[in-house]
Amino acid sequence: MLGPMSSFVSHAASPANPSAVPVGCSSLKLRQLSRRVSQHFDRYLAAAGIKTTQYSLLSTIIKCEPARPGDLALWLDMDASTLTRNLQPLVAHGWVTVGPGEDRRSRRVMATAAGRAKRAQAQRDWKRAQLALNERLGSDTVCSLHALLDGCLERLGASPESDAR
Amino acid sequence: MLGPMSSFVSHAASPANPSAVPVGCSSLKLRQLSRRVSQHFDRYLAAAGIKTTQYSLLSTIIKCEPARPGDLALWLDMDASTLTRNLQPLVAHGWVTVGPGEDRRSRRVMATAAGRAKRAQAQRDWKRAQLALNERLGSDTVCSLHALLDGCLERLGASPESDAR
DNA sequence: TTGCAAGAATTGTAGCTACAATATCTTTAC
DNA sequence: GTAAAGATATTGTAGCTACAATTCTTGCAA
Repeated sequence: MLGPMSSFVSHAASPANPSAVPVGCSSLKLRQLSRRVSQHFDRYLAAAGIKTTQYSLLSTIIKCEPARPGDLALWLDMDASTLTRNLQPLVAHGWVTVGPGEDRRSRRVMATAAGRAKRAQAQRDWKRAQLALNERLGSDTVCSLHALLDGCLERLGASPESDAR
Repeated sequence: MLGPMSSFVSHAASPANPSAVPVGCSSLKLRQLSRRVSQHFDRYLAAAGIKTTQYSLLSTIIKCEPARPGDLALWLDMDASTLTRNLQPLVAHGWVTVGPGEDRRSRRVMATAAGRAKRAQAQRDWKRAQLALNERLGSDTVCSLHALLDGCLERLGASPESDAR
């Protein structure tokens, strides 16, 4: 079907070529685009005085409160220690509170009124940023990207990665 | 074809549905997968005592040396100040040197023999990591992902993003 | 009941990232 | 020849990220 040598040569990546072999480093490409897109969103959100990462975390808290730090870390797919640290700017701004939980070893994270107001304000900027991105890349492209990212996240989330020998 | 309401409702993302509207935040999805995949590569590269970010930078230096910091930042698509800071661990490990350039305002970045050896060692771990990722996600998926990421990077690199009002 | 494993969060350490401001040097215009 | 404009890199500041080790708490088992 593809000729006698097709299984010995590397192909450039293409959705139409299912026997292709990936070229380049997935990690580098992802980091590069992630940096770029984060910058894009940060510039829009700067009007509201909040970072994109903080906006994501604040939104998750509002959607799930009251939540324990560990659950937030799980939902956002980040290390628990990272979450602890990322909460601190939100607390410093008065957007969330971290109080005692049921257990005395756990915590209870809640958004304040100011936090909900800030999130509502920032949501408008986020929307503008997402629409601008859709326009720059094409909505079809962004949809495909989302689908692919979601699929990869799901597949990677399955097992906790015990390999690496 | 899609029914009378099709242009008024939001569709879930799907490569087969070109009129879809993106759902969710591109920045969050990218950051999440980027974190995950960086972790994956870092675990493999830990055997060589080097981080994925450092491996990428070291590889670029070896490929382009002698290079100026500004050019490296451009090629890697990162802020110049970030590049300055990311060079420091490499210098501290003795993998690269930063000497005087042609101009007295510029610099000349070069890899040392130890740096080239470290890169060769790490390249084997990188390869294992990439193959493991291909296996977990499917080579087709990774190819599609690379193509999409490359396309987005190219489109975003076109204009220097002066909008955001 | 007491001692130990498991659960939950934080701290120590190290590195990545970017914007704004600054320092230094070069080129250009007058 | 000098001052303004441009080029190049770094520093100040702030925040994101994770691994390893630690602290504190709870539950279970001997």
